[in-house]
Amino acid sequence: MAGKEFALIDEENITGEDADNRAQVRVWLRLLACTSLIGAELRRQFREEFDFTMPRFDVLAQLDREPVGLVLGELPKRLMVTAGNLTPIVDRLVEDGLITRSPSPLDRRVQIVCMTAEGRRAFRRMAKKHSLWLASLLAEFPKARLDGLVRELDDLKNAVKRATEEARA
Amino acid sequence: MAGKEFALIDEENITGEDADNRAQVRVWLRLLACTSLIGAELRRQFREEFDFTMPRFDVLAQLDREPVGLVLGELPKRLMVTAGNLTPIVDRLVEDGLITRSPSPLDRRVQIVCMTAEGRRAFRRMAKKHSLWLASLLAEFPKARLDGLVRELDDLKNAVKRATEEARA
DNA sequence: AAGATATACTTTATGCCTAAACTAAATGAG
DNA sequence: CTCATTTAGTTTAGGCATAAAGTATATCTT
Repeated sequence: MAGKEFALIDEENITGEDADNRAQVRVWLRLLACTSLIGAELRRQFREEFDFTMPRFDVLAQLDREPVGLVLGELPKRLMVTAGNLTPIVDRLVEDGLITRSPSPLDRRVQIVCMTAEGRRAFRRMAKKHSLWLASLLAEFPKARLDGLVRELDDLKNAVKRATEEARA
Repeated sequence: MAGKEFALIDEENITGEDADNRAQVRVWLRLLACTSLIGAELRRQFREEFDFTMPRFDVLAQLDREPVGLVLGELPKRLMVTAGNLTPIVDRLVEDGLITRSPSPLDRRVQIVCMTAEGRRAFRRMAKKHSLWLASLLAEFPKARLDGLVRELDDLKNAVKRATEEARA
């Protein structure tokens, strides 16, 4: 994805890798293909309809329904990006009047970010479209299999999480 | 994902979107989470072990097993990125001696890219590790369900492709 | 109280990615 | 043949992403 920074390996090339791990490589390539396709379409829609980007939308999504705002440091964790990356994104959302950033009175290192009324309006308008776009993109996939796929992906996610945590320990 | 440029919306926020499309949004969020997790780990490994990036690896993967090389214009299509993006990546791979880029004698607009012997060696070394890393990341996911997941993702990919092609028509 | 360590965040350097504008070469129509 | 169009690729401007280094504030240790 921006950034994407992901691309696809041709199926043929699997033979160039360890034959025993074909299934795992295939899962990865399919994940990448699906995410790229859907992500490209969502990004295009966001840009054309709202002149907005997905990372900015993601920040608003975190702030929506946090009536008192959020400690800035929560955002990198929830969005799985580095803190340095968020600085300019938050800067621009503040400039655009969609969120506020104020220092905590308790700890001058800490900043609290909070959506403005305008930000909330903008987010809700975009979120509605966001789910419609997704519904339309996935319309040809059988609805009956959606929940099953969610479960499989949940299990996959947890398996990967466990594997990475083990590796670090 | 290039970068990626993808982040995650909290589950809670689905209520802020159209309730009818929850399942589709959930699939998207899970796809994003899985791709981000795996991608981050692969990127880290590529950097630490080989001082290499995934986009560079992906280009080599396309060129591996194309003994006579590839028309440059094929790469953007296969890797699902824009042509402009590839120019500097190909430039650097040429500089590093991993691939060559030569003009076609038939059409002076066309360039042919081809892996060097050194590039082939480098790719095979990295590809082996790449599949091992993936196998280890997915090790805790039941092997018996891998093929089923591949099929689901294939169907999903094709469904999304059809939806986007229809939308353009 | 003073110095070491930890935390919150920003800055810098580098690379990926896109869209849109641009260059050069080939093709097609009259 | 000439001009318009198409095609292959590069360039530009701008945003996203990372890792690593830096700044400021808080906390902990003694």
